[in-house]
Amino acid sequence: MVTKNPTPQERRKEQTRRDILENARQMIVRQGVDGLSIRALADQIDYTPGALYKYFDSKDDLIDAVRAASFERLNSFIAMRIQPTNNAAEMLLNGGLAYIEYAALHPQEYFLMFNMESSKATSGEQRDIAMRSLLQIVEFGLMQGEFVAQDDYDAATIAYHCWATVHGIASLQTTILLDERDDFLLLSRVMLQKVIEGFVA
Amino acid sequence: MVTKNPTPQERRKEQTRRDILENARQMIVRQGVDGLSIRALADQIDYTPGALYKYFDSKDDLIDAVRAASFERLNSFIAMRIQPTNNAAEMLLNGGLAYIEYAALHPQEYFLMFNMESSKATSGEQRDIAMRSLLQIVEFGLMQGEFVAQDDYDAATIAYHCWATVHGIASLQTTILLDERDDFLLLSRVMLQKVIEGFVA
DNA sequence: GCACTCAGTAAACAGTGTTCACTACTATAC
DNA sequence: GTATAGTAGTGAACACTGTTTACTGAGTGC
Repeated sequence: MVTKNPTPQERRKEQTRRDILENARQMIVRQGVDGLSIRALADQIDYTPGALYKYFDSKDDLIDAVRAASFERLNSFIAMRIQPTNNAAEMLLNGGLAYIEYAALHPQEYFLMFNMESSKATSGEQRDIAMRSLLQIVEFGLMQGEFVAQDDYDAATIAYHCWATVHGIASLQTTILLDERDDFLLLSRVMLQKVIEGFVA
Repeated sequence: MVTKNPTPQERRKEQTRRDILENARQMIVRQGVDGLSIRALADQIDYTPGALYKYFDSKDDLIDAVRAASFERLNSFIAMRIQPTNNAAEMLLNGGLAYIEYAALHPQEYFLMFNMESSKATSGEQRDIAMRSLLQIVEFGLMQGEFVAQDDYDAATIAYHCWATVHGIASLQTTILLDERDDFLLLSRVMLQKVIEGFVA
């Protein structure tokens, strides 16, 4: 990451880029990805549609940038909820619940992150960060004997299982089961605890 | 369901409706939901764009119909894989794996079923069918003592947990982790078995 | 003070879903 | 067998979309 000190105009340009990005994000939050319109966005920030193409190559490029930003927000939201303790199970539980909560709080952003076109590698970096820190916790739990693995249920599989569980809960909740049960956070806790029970020593 | 015997022209109309629907489905399968174009679709079946509006109120209406059809396919695919036996655990495992496999085989259809706009109640019926039969298996397992419930982990929660697990696996696989591991079906089996272990007596 | 860079514009282009007046054919009623 | 009503399908228009391109005008470096 080599960033030489930027000139004022470079900083101004970076600022309006952020401005565009943030407004795009808010538009997606309010109306969904399909509700994002280049023309409406340009209008909102007092620009001409064509001007945006000086900052982003295309609409997809802009969406990718919003997606990456959302991934970062999700990751830091989770990181905030995980206070590093000696209890790996507690960290997994809190992190997982944070994941589910974030999805419930920002369904449109969550949907944006996990749809088919998101494999464009833009968000791949952030995804790897999430996966790595998850794996780290699991391996920490194994190392200190808090968790126990089996030959076909190793650290990687355990981590994957945790992610699949919270992702499944969050995804079902934000798509086809919207607000069907009001106790869904308690419910999620029970299910996640059950999964964790499956590999505590 | 009151359907009086249809006249020939009614049957003809129903036939072209099915024709439109099937071509729309194939177009979605090949190019995704966003790749579905009314004009391209009309072109493909030698109609004028406007003609389709005699069969579907709008593009969204058409998409809803495709979604409902896909849900039906998924449900019958799973039903085929579940031979009714006395072993509820086996039924859950086979059904869950069928779910995951279907998603892997038809990622675009799967994505269509589980995106934000799908709560339009069109697919609600099919969803309820799936949930009911899942719940039935769990209750069957409980009744014959094969499974055991706890006060905060009752039949409904167990069913929900199973669905969330397979959905999470399928969703992760078809979105951000496409083909990252080739042994993902075996992996899925291990994870699902772990979940089931959590409530067998 | 001059030349140059470049952010931003206006207008056009090709595409989209949707509507509507209209045509042509088909099924029914007399 | 002919007139009538209904309707499947057309073609052109409308209001939108994302994107490109020639151009303008203000700010920077020399």
